[in-house]
Formats: sequence, C-alpha cells, structure tokens
Amino acid sequence: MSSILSKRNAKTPVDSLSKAITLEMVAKVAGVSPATVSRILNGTAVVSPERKKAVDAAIAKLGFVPNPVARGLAGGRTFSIGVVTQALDSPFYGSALRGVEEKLLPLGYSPLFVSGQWDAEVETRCMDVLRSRRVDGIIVLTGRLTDKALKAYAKALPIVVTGRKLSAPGLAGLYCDNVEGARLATQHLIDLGHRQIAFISGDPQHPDAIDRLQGYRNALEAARIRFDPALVAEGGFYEASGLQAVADLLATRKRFTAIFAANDQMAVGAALGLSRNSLRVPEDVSLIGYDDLSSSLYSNPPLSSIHQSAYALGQQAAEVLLQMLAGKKPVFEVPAPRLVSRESCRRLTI
Amino acid sequence: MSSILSKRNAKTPVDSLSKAITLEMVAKVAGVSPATVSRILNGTAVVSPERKKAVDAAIAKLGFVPNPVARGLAGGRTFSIGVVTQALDSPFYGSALRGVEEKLLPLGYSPLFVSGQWDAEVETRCMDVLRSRRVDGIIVLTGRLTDKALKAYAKALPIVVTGRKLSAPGLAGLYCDNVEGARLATQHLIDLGHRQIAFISGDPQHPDAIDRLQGYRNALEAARIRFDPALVAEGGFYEASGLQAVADLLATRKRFTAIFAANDQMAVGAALGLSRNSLRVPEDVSLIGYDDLSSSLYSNPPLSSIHQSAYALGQQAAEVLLQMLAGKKPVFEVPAPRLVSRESCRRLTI
DNA sequence: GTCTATAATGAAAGCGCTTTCACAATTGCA
DNA sequence: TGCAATTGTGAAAGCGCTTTCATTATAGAC
Repeated sequence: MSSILSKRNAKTPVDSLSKAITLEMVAKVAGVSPATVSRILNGTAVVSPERKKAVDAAIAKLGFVPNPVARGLAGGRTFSIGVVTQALDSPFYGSALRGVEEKLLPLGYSPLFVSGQWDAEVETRCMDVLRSRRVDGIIVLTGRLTDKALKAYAKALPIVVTGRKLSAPGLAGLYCDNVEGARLATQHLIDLGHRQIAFISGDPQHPDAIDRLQGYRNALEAARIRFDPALVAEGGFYEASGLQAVADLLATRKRFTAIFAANDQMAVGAALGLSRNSLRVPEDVSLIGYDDLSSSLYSNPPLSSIHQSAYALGQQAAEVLLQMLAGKKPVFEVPAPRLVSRESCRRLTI
Repeated sequence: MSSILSKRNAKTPVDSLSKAITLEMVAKVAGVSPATVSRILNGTAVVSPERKKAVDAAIAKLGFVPNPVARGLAGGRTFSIGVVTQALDSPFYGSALRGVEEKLLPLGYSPLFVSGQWDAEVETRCMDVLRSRRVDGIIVLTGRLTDKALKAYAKALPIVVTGRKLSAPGLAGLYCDNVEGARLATQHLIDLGHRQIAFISGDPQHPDAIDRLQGYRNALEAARIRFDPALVAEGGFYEASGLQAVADLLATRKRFTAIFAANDQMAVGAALGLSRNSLRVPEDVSLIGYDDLSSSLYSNPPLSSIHQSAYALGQQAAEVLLQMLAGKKPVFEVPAPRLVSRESCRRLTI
C-alpha cells in the first residue's frame, strides 16, 4: 500500500491534479473490476499476480493517487491522525509536532494539528473537531483533559497521550518521569555544593509542574536540606514568568545560590531577571532549566538543563499510535530524562 | 428510533460520537427531504421559514454535526486549508501557524499543516499531499517553490503565499518589505554612530536573505559608507550559524562596532559568539536582529530587532484566503516592518 | 469421475452528503 | 382572466471509494 502512495510519476505540478484519475479509470485500463483495484490498494485480499501486475502498471501509467476523502467516506478510515498540542508556537511542543509529522507522512497518514491553548474547554472542542473529521486516531500532547474524558474518547478510537501514566483499552500513556528529571536537576546543583536552591515552578495546574516540584523536594530531602517554601516562586512556563519569579524571589531577601527553573523558557526569563539585578550566571547564581530546548544551547551562558527530547517523544507517540492502528499491542519505553550540564551552573567553592 | 435519539443532547463526550447522526435522520425528524436540510446547512437556496425552523430544531435536538468527509466527497469542498510551513518547530513560523489557525477554526475550516523543510522537492510533495486531500485552498509560508509552480497550482485552487510580490488569478502574495526592514535596522545602527557594521546574512537561497542584504547595502550607501564584503558573514538562519558567523567575522580581523543579523535566531547565536570572545553586548558590539521573536524580549540583553509579526501575517494570510474562497477579490495591506529598539544597541560615543 | 471446500473475481450496494432536475404552487403582468 | 416567470421542494443521481455477496473457476477428497 505505502509503495503505491509513495510512488509518483506526475511530472509537472499541474497535470497531476487537473484531471483527477479515479480508481475506476485504473480498473478500466487494467481490465479488471474496481473491487480488484481496491483490494490491491489495501491488500485486503489475494489477487492473482498477473492482475496485480496489470493494475500496478495502470496505476503507474495514469499516475493514480487514491482520493483520501472518498476512502474516508467509504471505508471509514481517513488516514489522518489528530494531534492535540497546546500551542503551535511553543518551542517544546513544536519539536514534538515535527517528530509526529516525520513518522506519519511516509506512511501516508496526515497529521491534523489543533491547539488546545492549555484550556480544557478549548481542548474538548479540538477533540470534537478531530472526531467530526473522522481521524483514525488521536495524539494528545499532555493537555488538560481529565483521564476519564480520555478513556471515554478511547472507546471510539485509539488515543496516545503524553505526560500521563494512563493505560486502558485503546489508550496509551507516554509518561516521562518528571519527578526523576527534577530530582536530577536539583541533585546536580546539590552536587555542586549548593544548599540554598530556589525553585521556579510551572503553572500549578499542570501535572508536570507538580511532578517537578516533587522531584525538587525529593532531592532536597535526600540531601537533608530543609525545604523552604519561600524559595519556591510560582511561574507559568513562559519567559515572562521566569523574570517575574526572580523578582519575587529577590523580594523575599532570602539568600540563594542557585535556581532550578521548571522549564527552559522560564530559565531564560530568570537569567534576564538576575542580570537586571546585577547577578551573573553562573558566578553569582547557578541556573538550570528543564526540557533542553534546542535554543538553550545558545543562551548566554549555554543553559544546563534536563534533556527530554520532545522530538523523540513526538516520534514515539506517532509510532505507538501506528502500532495500535495496526491492531498490535503497543510496546514502548519512554527514554529517561537526563542531565545536560553546560555553563550555567558552577561549583560553589566557598 | 427518533425517540431514543431525542432522549439526549450529547452530554458526555462518548455518546456525541458513538452513534453518528446523519443529515438524513435530521430530515426525517424535521419532516423534510435531505435536500432541504442540505440547503439550509449551506444556505444554497431559500427555504420557507417554518421548514427552516423545524430543521434547526431537529439539528439541535439530535446534536447533528455534518460529516466533513461526506461533504468533501459530494460537494468538492472539504473545509480544510492546506498550510505549507517550513519547519513546525520554527519560532517564527510557529507564530504564523497560530495566526492561521485562529482565523480558520471559528469559521469551520481546519488547517492541514505540512512542512517543506526548506526543500523544493519536499515542498512539492507537500503540495501534492494537500491536493490529494482535496483542501479548499493553500497557504504557503515563503517556501522554495518557484513562482511559476505556484501560478500553476493556483489554476486549480486559491493560493496565498507570503514573502513574495506575486499576484495572479487565484494567487495572492503577501509581501513583507524585507529591504526596507533591513534598511531600518542598519540605519538604526548608523544613527547610533556606527560606521563599521557587520552583517550576518541568512541562507543565500532564501529570497528574504537577499532582500535583507540589499536593505543593509542601501542604508550604507545612503550614509556614504563603503560596503565591505569582508564584513558580511554568511549564515543559515539558525542560532548555530550566528555563532559561526561571529567566529568568521572575528577571524578576518576587520574591526566592527555593530552587527546586524538577518534574523533573531542568528543574533542569539552571535551574542553567544561575542561573549565567547569576551566581547560584551552592547558595550563592545551593538547587535540587532530581525523578526522580533517573542523570545527576543527575554534574551540577555533584550534584543533590538525589526518587528514583523508572524502571527499577524498568519492571520492575514488566512483572511485573504477566506476572501478568495468567498469569491471576493482580496484587499489587504501587509504592515510595514518596524524597528523595536531594546538594549542590545548602544550609541557610539567616541 | 462426482461432489464439496476453497480461491479469485465482479456486480452492486452503500458511506453521508450535494446538486441537478422536475414538479407543483405561487406570483406578476398583460 | 390567462399565461409566463418565478419560487420552494423532493426525488434521485452521483462524488470515488470499500465491502458484502454471489459467482465462477480450481483444487481436494472420496
């Protein structure tokens, strides 16, 4: 099937679409019935080699490409996959989308991206749009929908969701261990001799934010460092909130020698905030982020972070969904988060 | 049958889709023919008020949502719009996608995003996918396709392309004046007293890169500053190339007091490169970018740039296409680029 | 050599909608 | 008052596929 889809011999852009070639025309040219062509296209039945050859030849000759819309109507499968992201312009999710697209396209599937804006209601609407468009499956990148709602959707079509442990019939959760990642980041700081470590948390509505706070606390506890709520500033996962958080932190007059920001975007904002207060990174304050955005390599100084490849995650989500679509029980393992040490953290020498 | 259906108004996610309500059911409940329901749905003919009322009631009662796949097959319109971007994870284009989505969704159109990877061949394949999916129109964000190819496509369906002056039947080009923007940036530096201004160019394959180089030259010329090719470093629109470009620039041992990078991403890379060489921004070297990415507000120091809202551009592209789809002759004006002065440039006082 | 499984194929019935086309019911104008 | 020009409506024919279902050809079993 995919070989047919990928094989194309339309030379110029125009003629490939001006006259729509239909399956029926292929059938006529090949001297078989439309049903046979369909069967060859879908591999749904055994067809004699000679007929298959004739059909393949006709397809090549006419440059036939099956009409996905008609297939969708007749067969119920649209070869399109819904992808619910939160913001199309998020550097983190953007990479994930790229990963999804890359896996889907070669197999003839088209992703249908919609964004939920971090809002359960908008997200619900997104899901409805996707279903009304008859997508074959849905990938939800994190999101605000309840587990219950997702399970309900999963009764109708396969769903892969990231950032959750969830698992149910037709539902696979790709959970990244945020607790461990955050622990890693905090531990790194501790290993460098820091004891007064501030934490810029993400949107407390977001499960990742909760997990990362937990990881931070776990590391502190393991090192017998008392958790100090005054050292936790609430952020919102965007740069602006990192800037604000540093202002808040500084306002408490609590001393700290390092900051762990729950994502790289906030870390960048925090870096600016520190600089605004004549605090240098890493000389005066060490800084570590989370996500390891590709741009973090180029922030000044390059930001230490917890690597968690959104791109790979997107790829994996697509693969898992494809497996489910193929009727297989998906097997997968989400790579563990990993520390990437760059130049934004220094060893405390005093 | 209708009594069962009428019982519920699709409260929970599941039941809203488990039993698909069809137009035919609506017709039956309303006591009219399917044709009439269709006419009401599409506004393609006048229908008597009482029937319309009955149909509207039936639609509401059943929670009917027309099946876009069937509409696509029958009517030829799929209510989906193809959007060719270059990279799903580009901060600049990401914003544009958001703008497009925002304009399209409320009108019942779904964007179908595909990415061309800055490669004409991949892009051609993208166009083919979109057409095979029977999108009603296509938005091309810049891209590598030739004008000729675009015109050819435009014969089959309406196309809006950004970054070009192009205009033809069924084709609208949303051109942003990159020459002027680049002139603005360079002029800003000149106004601040700089005479030795380096330029980090974008991928020379990219028309924007060519235009921006031209704008840089225009500004120099107007100020009677000799253009020095040694002060031009070739980049590739990504952070890494900005870093490399600074290294190249420094290697020439040519003196410069300011850098104009052809986009913000390269400017960020350049900032790191300067810092690596113990050059401070803006004390030692002034730096200005292009695009005014939202993150540029948070780079350290906040980057001066040429504002050109990708978000607004996306919105506008969608609106123009919608107009074309409505059969109107699109009227539009792309906002002029505008200087945003922040802290990365300083006045030369010597 | 006859009879029943099995395999390969085609005819035809949809999938859920749009859109002619034809028809009846008005309406307008002489 | 009569005839043509509307106007609102339904029947029915697709759109381009998939998928029963039935049919014929082939093989296997006795």
